[in-house]
Amino acid sequence: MIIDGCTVRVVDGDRVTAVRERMPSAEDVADTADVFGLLSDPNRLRLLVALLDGELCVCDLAAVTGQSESAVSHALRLLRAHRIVAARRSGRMAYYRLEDPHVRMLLDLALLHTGHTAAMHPERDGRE
Amino acid sequence: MIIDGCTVRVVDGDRVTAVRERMPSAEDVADTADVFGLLSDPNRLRLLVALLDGELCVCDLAAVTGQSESAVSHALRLLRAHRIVAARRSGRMAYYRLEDPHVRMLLDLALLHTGHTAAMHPERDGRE
DNA sequence: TGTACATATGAACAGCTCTTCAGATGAGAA
DNA sequence: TTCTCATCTGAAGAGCTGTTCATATGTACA
Repeated sequence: MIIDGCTVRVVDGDRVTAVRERMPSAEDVADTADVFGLLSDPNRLRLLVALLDGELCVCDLAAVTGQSESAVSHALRLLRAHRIVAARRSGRMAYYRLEDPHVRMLLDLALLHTGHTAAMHPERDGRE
Repeated sequence: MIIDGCTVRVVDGDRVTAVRERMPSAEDVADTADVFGLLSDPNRLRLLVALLDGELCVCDLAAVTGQSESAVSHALRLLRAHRIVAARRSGRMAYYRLEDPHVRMLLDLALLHTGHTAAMHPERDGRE
């Protein structure tokens, strides 16, 4: 089978062709992976979970999540750059809120299953 | 406000206390972050998307996702260790399938929104 | 048995990520 | 203006991650 000009070993050529056609574009895959990546850091994840109930200022986010205010600020900057979070300024305070409904859904779904799934317990090493 | 024995600056103490009580355990947060981390690599993500329709062998997965067979094998090992994926052996072939229904839901939800969300377009730099 | 083949693995290296520290910015108070 | 405070930022270093290359394992077939 020839893919991108290279000969490739394949078992079920029809399946491969069908799955390749259904595969999202490289850009969509990369964007989706980016979003998952933003949710893959425990400290960022805690920030977002804290914001599920409504806005909080930077220092309260630091208190809730047990991070330094600098670390929180860096994390929020990243989340803000991806429009997952938005800031409201009031004097010298900055109040952040969860801005992306799609990410909210992912968080809700993930938390719903927290601790209920075999995938959550990799300590039982998964070889067969 | 005193958290974990340290004095911490806080604005809305009641909110902070309430959110801290609702926060999942450190272990649950870490496990959830791990799952998101497994979905945060474009090549792993492509593998899982390919498996949404049913099982595929390693070489077909390599063809579908455009990776080397070695890279695919390494990725599958990781996913297998976390019980997100499972293998069926037939002779010298190994057929992998998506094993974790929770991850399947996350993938379905993420792909549903692919390209429809502001968070998916960080190129419009998100400062205010 | 020996050879070919499909997959799995280990080691090593490059690139990325997260944290910390020091200092900058900008708003309010005096 | 000057001081204080809340947040933001840049730089730098430690640690993690994903890839590649070489090799190992184990199955099938002659």
